[in-house]
Amino acid sequence: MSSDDERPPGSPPGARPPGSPPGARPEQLALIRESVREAKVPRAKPRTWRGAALAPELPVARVVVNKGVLHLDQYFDYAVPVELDADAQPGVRVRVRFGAGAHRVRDGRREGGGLVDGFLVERRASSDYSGALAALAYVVSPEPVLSPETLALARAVADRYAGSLADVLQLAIPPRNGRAESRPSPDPLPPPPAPDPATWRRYGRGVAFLEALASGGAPRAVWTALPGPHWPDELARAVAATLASGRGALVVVPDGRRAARLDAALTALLGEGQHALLTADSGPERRYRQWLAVRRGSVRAVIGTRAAMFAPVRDLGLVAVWDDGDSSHGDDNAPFPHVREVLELRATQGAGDPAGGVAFLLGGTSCTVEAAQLVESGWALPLAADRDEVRRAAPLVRTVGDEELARDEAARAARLPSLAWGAIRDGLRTGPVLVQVPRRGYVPRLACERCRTPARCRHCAGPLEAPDERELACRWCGRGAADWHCQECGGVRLRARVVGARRTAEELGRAFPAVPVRTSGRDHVLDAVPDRPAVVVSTPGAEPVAEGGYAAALLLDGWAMLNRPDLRAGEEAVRRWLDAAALVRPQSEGGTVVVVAEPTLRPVQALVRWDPAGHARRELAERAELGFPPVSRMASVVGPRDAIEGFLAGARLPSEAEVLGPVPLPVPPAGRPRRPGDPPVGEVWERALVRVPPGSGAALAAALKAAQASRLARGAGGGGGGGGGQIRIRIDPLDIG
DNA sequence: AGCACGCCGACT
DNA sequence: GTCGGCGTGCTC
Repeated sequence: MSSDDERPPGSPPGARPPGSPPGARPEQLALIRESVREAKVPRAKPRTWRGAALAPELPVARVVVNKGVLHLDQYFDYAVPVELDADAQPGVRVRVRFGAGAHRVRDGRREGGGLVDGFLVERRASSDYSGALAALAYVVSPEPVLSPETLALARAVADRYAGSLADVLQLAIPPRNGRAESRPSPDPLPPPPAPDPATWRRYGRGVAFLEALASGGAPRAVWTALPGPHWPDELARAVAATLASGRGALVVVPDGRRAARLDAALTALLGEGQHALLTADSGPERRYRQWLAVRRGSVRAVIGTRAAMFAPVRDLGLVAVWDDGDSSHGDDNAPFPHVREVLELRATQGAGDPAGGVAFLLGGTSCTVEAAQLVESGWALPLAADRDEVRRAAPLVRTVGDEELARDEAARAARLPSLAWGAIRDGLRTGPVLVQVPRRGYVPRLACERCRTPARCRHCAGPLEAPDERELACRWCGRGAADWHCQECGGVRLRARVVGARRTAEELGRAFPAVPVRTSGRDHVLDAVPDRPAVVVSTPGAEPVAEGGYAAALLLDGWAMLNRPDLRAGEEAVRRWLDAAALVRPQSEGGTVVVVAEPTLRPVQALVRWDPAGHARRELAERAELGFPPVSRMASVVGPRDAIEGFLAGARLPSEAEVLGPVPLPVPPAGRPRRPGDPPVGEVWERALVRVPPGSGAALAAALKAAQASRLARGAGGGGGGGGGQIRIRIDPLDIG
């Protein structure tokens, strides 16, 4: 878990009396009555259980109430009526009356407050609550959906992200579906034999890693996958090895496409029935049925997308994440846990388990800075192939830099350098050619075409932009800048806006009329293309797989990828490029990649040398030096300026904490649909960043959570978007510039 | 966040 | 004497 050595305590909030031994004590009812009588404001009103008998043993149910509000992040005790005794077991869903109005009386029963969902966490002999207990309203279903392991994990995730337990449980446990619950799950299959390592032999420690999994060990590895089509099969073999040890396995991938490829690989290796596929696009009932099969132990292996990171796999032996740099691994619901971090927690929590522990595998074609840190800190070992294997598997990468571009007549005329034309032409003789074009809107600051000095407003030095292609204007003061010229070199041309995939496809279609041109992008993503000559224009992340590999790939507008004002611009460019280049045939089969970007830049070199881990290591060193995440930990505090300042003034931050800002956030453009998290129309929100050195992450999260809780308790506005000085906290914000 | 309780002023 | 304003505090 990054460099944060301290762990969240994993203990529930709220009162935790010394564990009373289970079993009935004859005086327990009397004790409860006693505590009622001794309550600070004794009331003569009828008690909940008036007329109704309580469960004879363990008559108190500890419940986590499904309200995400922070100052309610504690357990509540309820009385268990005898008729619910059998069903009211730990882990079941319950409904309880909850709310300040719970004191009205009707028919001798206490009413009021709304019925609220919750989970029964524990049955106890007595409560340490001094008031009268309300009774459980009912048990929603006897299915125990919240296991002790999931509870401990959710607790740790809530602490890590300064969120509430209920919020995390909402992510971890899918909504109930009665029909799915009433169907029995199939009997589990016997474990498969340990698989052959196959292409894992290409990696130095690959065979040893699989053997460790198969023999019940808990190795941790950061795996830099070789380019090519083998990764789904390799992941499947890691899963099979874990199953062979009699344990379960969990793999989280970024999207449904990759889940489907892994699904196919696992089915090919183990047949049907050994694994479940948990993705959003299988529909709620089917998904819940799969989830239940996992929970009930019918299926021991799970592959899925983000929400599957919490899957309640029995006897978990391996957690794995593929392509952890993909942004869809970050949850977009509060408290925004990241798949990599949650799986780290699962591996770490499993470590204390006498059953042997949980192995961890982080794999990708590229390498994130966080992954490099796991290796650097010694938490995980690198799992990589040597240079010879890399050279055997990778395509040839060539660059076209600015100077070359400037000298190039063809580039002047048609936007594409001669080298690129040549690569496409040659490639099309033997197979499909991939052309990667940054998404429109993926636009960096405008800059002088000749010397690349950023274009700034003459009046206020704000950045210039050209929202509708022609009208050049300042983004800060709004003044037009039609007469712009570069202050440095006198140039009068700006770098063109990124040309979208569609227009690129049209141009290429005209240039190569004999071959089909296909596009893959946000609205329609192609899954695969046949092994025939074709030009395939794609935006990053939407590249179809080519059956026999692409003959060539062309990576356009590298400057746009690299100039984004984002801490991760370099890392992200490397990832996008390598993901595309990994679909190209090896150099020995003629595979060629042309990237249009300055060859001296570090990310471009990482691509040319095919060295993502080295790039991530250097980035990590630089971030450490500059005090950037993930070496330091950061939290963002967003909201109206005075609310931020009030919040920070009241928060008891760790002494080493450093507050940056607040500075105004850009106002969401009027055109786009409003998203949750946008400020109310007309309101300007600001953002402060709080930074702490390595090792203080948990203290920072705890301090922010405590401050938020006391603010909410004092009634400072509402959760959603309501005004009233509400602020939003986010640990590890992704979009810091 | 709801929602009730409570302590103030204006009404029948 | 009673209704109802919303400020304050609690929710097992």
